[in-house]
Amino acid sequence: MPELPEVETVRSGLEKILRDDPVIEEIELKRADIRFPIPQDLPRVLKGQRVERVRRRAKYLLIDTPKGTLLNHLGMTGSWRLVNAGEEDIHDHCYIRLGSGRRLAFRDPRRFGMLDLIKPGQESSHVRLKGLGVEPLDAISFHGEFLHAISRKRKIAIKVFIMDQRVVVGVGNIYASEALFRAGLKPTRAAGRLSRHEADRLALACRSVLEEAILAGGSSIRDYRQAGGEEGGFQHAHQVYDRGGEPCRVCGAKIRSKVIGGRSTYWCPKCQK
DNA sequence: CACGGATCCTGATGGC
DNA sequence: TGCCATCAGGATCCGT
Repeated sequence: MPELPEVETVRSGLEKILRDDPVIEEIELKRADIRFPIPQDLPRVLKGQRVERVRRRAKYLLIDTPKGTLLNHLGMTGSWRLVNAGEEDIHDHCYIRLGSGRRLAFRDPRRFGMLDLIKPGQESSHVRLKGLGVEPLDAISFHGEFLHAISRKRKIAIKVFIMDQRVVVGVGNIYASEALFRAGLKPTRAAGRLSRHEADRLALACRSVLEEAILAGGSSIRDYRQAGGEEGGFQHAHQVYDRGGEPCRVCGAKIRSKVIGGRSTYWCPKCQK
């Protein structure tokens, strides 16, 4: 569920916690059989390490320590929260006890998330990271010219195309619909048939919607929570996502929805061409 | 290679 | 209230 803005919000929340409380006293694995098995030596390698920084690449979180980086993906339902004694949950798969005695829990009911250990120097060759596309917030590498060039001759729906993490990272099902609304583009348009001008609009729309969502703390539709457990606020700004049958906030037309690329997709039939 | 669909897993929701 | 079907913000894998 978490897309780039939600992961970025969790990143800054974790960074704030770990900046003042950086020592990993102990890591406890409750169950290792999530999407990809958590390596058994992870607790031993990271025990006693001091967290240097918390980064984000695509929808991955990277927690750096001198002996290795903890790589984390939240999947659909993953979250990090500070848990007190008695607040444990059956879906807490990993606890990180900090110097202060507080514990961070990685909670993920559906277990689509992942935790892995990257040894120093191995990051660029990591199987989950090496094929990732460009960061949409980086205006130097992500722009209309890039999007236009890379999509030539591609017949897939533009909505599926911008959700392809090998092209551009971080855009998931909510923000794909929202960005296409902003750009005035129907989600079913063939990616290869966008004009250069339309590609410009789409790149700008992706960046602006992601940036605004970060400022709002992400979108809480169902169970996404920030690192401390609070809800995000961007769901109130959604123009089309989860609004099937409701009136367009711009023109009043009834918002349509259908499954595209296996995911529910929303658009305004009048505003998007 | 490009594309569509199934799949992993649990929980919430809505219809009957 | 209970039961069942459907759906969920992701990513990978398999078949065509």
